[in-house]
Amino acid sequence: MDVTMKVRELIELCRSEGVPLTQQRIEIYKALISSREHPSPEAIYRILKDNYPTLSLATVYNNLEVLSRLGVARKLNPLSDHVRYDGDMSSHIHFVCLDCKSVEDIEPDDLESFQIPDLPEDGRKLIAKSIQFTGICEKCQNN
Amino acid sequence: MDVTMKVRELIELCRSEGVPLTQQRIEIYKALISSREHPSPEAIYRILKDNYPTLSLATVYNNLEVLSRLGVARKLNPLSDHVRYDGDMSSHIHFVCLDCKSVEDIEPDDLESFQIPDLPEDGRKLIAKSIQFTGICEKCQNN
DNA sequence: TTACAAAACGATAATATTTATAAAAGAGTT
DNA sequence: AACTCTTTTATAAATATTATCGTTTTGTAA
Repeated sequence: MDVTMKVRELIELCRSEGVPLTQQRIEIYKALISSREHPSPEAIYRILKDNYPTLSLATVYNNLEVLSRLGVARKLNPLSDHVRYDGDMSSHIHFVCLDCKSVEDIEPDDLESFQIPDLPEDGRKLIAKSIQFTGICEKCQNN
Repeated sequence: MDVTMKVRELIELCRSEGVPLTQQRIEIYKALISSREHPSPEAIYRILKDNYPTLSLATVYNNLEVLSRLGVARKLNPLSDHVRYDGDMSSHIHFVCLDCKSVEDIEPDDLESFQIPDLPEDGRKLIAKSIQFTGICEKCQNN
């Protein structure tokens, strides 16, 4: 799907969700989907600031958060403000709440379907495999 | 597996990998695997500092990093020092390098086996699903 | 057990990313 | 066009993490 099409979908989505549509939001989204680099807010800011000199870095942060909650962008590290570790190396799923940053272990009903096969490592050293769901937890939904 | 057993395995692993074994390392590991909270370094520090008043927070950070590279702990958010986003919501795998923090998209040979089934959401709002591999990338391996 | 090199530890300072704040501008609606 | 609510901008503030460096400890071998 090309950029124009995806932008059109974003516009639809904002309207149906009652989220105001701003030029900045669209440009940030376009910059995001045009990049293959999994960019940081800073990186997107750098890309855009030549053409949009008044754009603020805080706006980029805000909008990427909005986009990820709309489901059109993925926050690769929703726990970015707190490093966290897990001593349980067995195969299970983490549900991370975008609001409160809590992490719940999810035990899938059908455990077998969640085995992650090994991949050809291509010179990489593989240490751990994770499945992560992101969303809003039950508690935050009720607030 | 109980704590004693896992500690014994850590000791073996450190010996075989040539990683010095310290009391702090063991205590931090025990605190980690005894917790169900996916604890932060700060949290582990708080747990331990009563019994080990001279323990430094920096030591906790360092050791959790060591443990994750040994493969006995999982760093839930290896990209924690940089927020990153992905505009590609299709099903693919991210390989995150613990050294250089680069993110590579991996296209599995057998795409079907990587479909993540939906789960009962239990009042949660699910927004995105991710599969993440962590390790050391080819470039960093060669350094 | 003593000696030695390499690594880890502890305490603290430094860094830099992210968030908060408040005024101004813009979006959406009647 | 007016009104309300949200977003944006610019800046300041907060704070988690990393770097530094002197000291201590580990692992190994004489």
